[in-house]
Amino acid sequence: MSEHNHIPLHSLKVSCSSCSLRELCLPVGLNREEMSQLDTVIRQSRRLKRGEYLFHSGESFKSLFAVRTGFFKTCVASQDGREQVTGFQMSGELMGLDGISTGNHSCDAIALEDSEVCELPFNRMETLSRDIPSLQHHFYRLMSREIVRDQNVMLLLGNMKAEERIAAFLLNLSQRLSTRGFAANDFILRMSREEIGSFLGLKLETVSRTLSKFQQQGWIAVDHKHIQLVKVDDLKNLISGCSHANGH
Amino acid sequence: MSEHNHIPLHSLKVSCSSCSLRELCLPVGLNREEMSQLDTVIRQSRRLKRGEYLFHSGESFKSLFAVRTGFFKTCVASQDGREQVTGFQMSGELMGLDGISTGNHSCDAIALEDSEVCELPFNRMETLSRDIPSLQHHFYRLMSREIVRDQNVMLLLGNMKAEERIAAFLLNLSQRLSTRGFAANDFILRMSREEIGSFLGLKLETVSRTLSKFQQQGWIAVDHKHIQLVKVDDLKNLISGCSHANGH
DNA sequence: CGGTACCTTGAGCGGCCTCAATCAAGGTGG
DNA sequence: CCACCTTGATTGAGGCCGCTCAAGGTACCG
Repeated sequence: MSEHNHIPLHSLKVSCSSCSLRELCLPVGLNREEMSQLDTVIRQSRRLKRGEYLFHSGESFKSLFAVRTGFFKTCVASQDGREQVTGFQMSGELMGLDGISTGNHSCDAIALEDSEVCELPFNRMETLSRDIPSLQHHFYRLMSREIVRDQNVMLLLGNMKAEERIAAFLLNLSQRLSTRGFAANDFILRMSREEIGSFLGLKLETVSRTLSKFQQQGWIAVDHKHIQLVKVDDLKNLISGCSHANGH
Repeated sequence: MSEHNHIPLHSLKVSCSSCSLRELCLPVGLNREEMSQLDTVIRQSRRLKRGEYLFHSGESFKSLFAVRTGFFKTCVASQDGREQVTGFQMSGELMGLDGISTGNHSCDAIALEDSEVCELPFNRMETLSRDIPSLQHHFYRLMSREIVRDQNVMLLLGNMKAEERIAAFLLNLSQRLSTRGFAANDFILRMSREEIGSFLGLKLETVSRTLSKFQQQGWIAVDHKHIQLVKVDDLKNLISGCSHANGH
């Protein structure tokens, strides 16, 4: 019966202290006792199927969510229906920070593959962070990091050309995957061309064309969602230097 | 001598409890005693001349700053020198939240007119927020609001056409000015066309042309930096509805 | 008065979008 | 097993929006 719920709850109690993501996630800098206090607050983890919503925009905000396994996108919509993907989240990354502001989520969070998240009831986190200064500090840092990340996306959307955006996107993914122990130059895209385009402010055809172009130049290998980075330095040159500066 | 310092310090001690901005700024929801605790933490206010930097990107982060009077822009730069204005701040708005993340400011903050700010030493704010739950909560909300704001800018930069961006920009300014008691439909731009363009992901010529276009249509009146909104509904239609929906 | 910063307007070009056709992969039912 | 549909990706052709380059114009200021 519990296996057939629409929103199945994982029966195993999760534990930060034993989680392989603790270096990437919330518990950074906590000692053992503080960690076990944190454990008492974390709710059971929740499993989601591909395509399932973790939360909807407008929904009442109760909890933050940390990705344990899987892959998510978050997106905002304007009044007239236009949609913008605001980010892609992988293991150890937090979702829902936008909801604190008004008490309602301001974006949708959708699983791009079968995933598992930890639920962090916010008011309990808030109380706990008063007793654990390093947790409070880490929380402030997390939110600040999100602001910095958003500012960099603004820079990308405001200044960069299509090729530069795609290069920056691939390199960003590569970097995040490698800090999680995955291959930096050989990975599977979890999102569609349209979702990449929505995130980067491009149409899906432009994304497709640009990937093809990179492949023709021998910089990457594309096989549907399977991407291999062949000449990372050339990709980096595209975004950090002017085009006339040739690699090394 | 103090008047001729490069970074002059205003000699008057500021006080949140007597500040006309207290409904817009940090003290929201504090009782009298909490407010006086906050007062002890706020440093002397600092005056800046037009064009002066409040902080530079890369500088060590010590304090947040709240605008008392005047007008600021914040901007980030990419490695190859491209610059993106990430926001304009007016009275009661906070700057520096991005610095918490790494301990260094990640953007520049520059006064667009002679201005005055309150300095909020962050580690003292952090300590104080442990004793005043409503202050802690308000801090979380402020940071979250910044995240939501950035997401909306991302939506603008990723989805909107030039006319829509300009309309959204004017309406946003109008709204913020009116909550501060200024006229909503008659104001002076504090920033140049180029700065508007940088914020909106457009070139200054496009900004200028679009403003002229709006004027020709009788939606606004433009006299250099003096802007009057004549047909607010038409501007709103431009962004929220499809163009065929005419406002009654 | 000359100098400078800023704004406006025009002409032409180019990058990305739009529209559309084709193709591959996966699911379903006969 | 194949016919059929759906979904997503690729590729082409053409058009438009915003950029680039350029030439004034205007306000401010030493």
